[in-house]
Amino acid sequence: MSKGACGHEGEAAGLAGRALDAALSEAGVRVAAADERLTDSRRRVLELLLEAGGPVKAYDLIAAYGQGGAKPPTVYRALEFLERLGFAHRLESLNAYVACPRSGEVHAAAFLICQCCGATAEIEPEVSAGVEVAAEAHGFELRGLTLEARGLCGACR
Amino acid sequence: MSKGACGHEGEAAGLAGRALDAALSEAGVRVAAADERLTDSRRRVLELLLEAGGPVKAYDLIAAYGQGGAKPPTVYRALEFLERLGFAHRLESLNAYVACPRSGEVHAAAFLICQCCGATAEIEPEVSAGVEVAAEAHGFELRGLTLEARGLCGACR
DNA sequence: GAGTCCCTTGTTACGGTATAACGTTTTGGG
DNA sequence: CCCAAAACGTTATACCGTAACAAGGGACTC
Repeated sequence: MSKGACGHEGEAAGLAGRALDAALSEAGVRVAAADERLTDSRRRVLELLLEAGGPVKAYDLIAAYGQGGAKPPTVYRALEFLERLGFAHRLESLNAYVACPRSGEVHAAAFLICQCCGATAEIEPEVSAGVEVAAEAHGFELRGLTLEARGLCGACR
Repeated sequence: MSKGACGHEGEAAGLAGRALDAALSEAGVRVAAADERLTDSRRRVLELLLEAGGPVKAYDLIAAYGQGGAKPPTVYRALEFLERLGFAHRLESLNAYVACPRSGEVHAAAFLICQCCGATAEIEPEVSAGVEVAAEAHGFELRGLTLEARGLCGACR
């Protein structure tokens, strides 16, 4: 089964209108608190991610950017910034990016990814706390963690 | 700190000689048991992965394949096969592939990846068993799992 | 206000990653 | 032998991401 095969793919609900404005303005505050700048391109990419409400490919962001689109480095730089500050995550197994529902708080990411409709759910990283024990046992200093589970969401089962 | 910065990058010890032959012949047995075929290209790619003893990029496999190299689809098909049967894993965060030390037994993969020397250690997937609970709570049917931890291995600390 | 620094951006071009689509060959079973 | 399924070879192309360098712009000092 591949993505889009089951007819549920339209379900991801992104932000719009007032909720979107509020999220962006909230982001502006937290960026300022971190002594960084939420520039136009960074704000625009975050806006696109929030509107999408789910994983988005980098080149879709590039195409949707507006004014005829943006050049790749513009979007990739913005994504790097958003990841660094915890506003977005990269989904390694999809080559896609997603806005973080716990925006602004830097944390490890863990996801459930529906193979059918493409929806994602971010879950609590504590579920993988056992990794710390394993890392310790190997003399390994843990710095970051990616956990991506594939399967079927409730709607697609 | 980026890969290769600390001078430990040569440590991954791959298989060679008799051990390599033994591993390949063992693989042949398990492939046959699964009612599949270990063809020349599949065998060659597995051999390259085992020799490397660590993550290898697809295009390095293509270049190293021999006889002037192979075409991309040849190697990607072999990798897909090896993954399907549990002889190799894809490291999503590195765009690389690695032979599986528990070859032939299909299982979830979990890795510690050294950001300095590039070495990887495969750890037991039980460390992430809590994901099953989270998936259940979301009504999510779990089918596969990727866990990749980044940090520093003992030698590089 | 001129100089300077650093961060951010714009732009071009390129390299690495992976797959589509096709026809051909091999394999194993009837 | 003949057929169907699996595997392969080949060409071409699409997708993903970054290198490199020039230029803008705000904050700070002198």
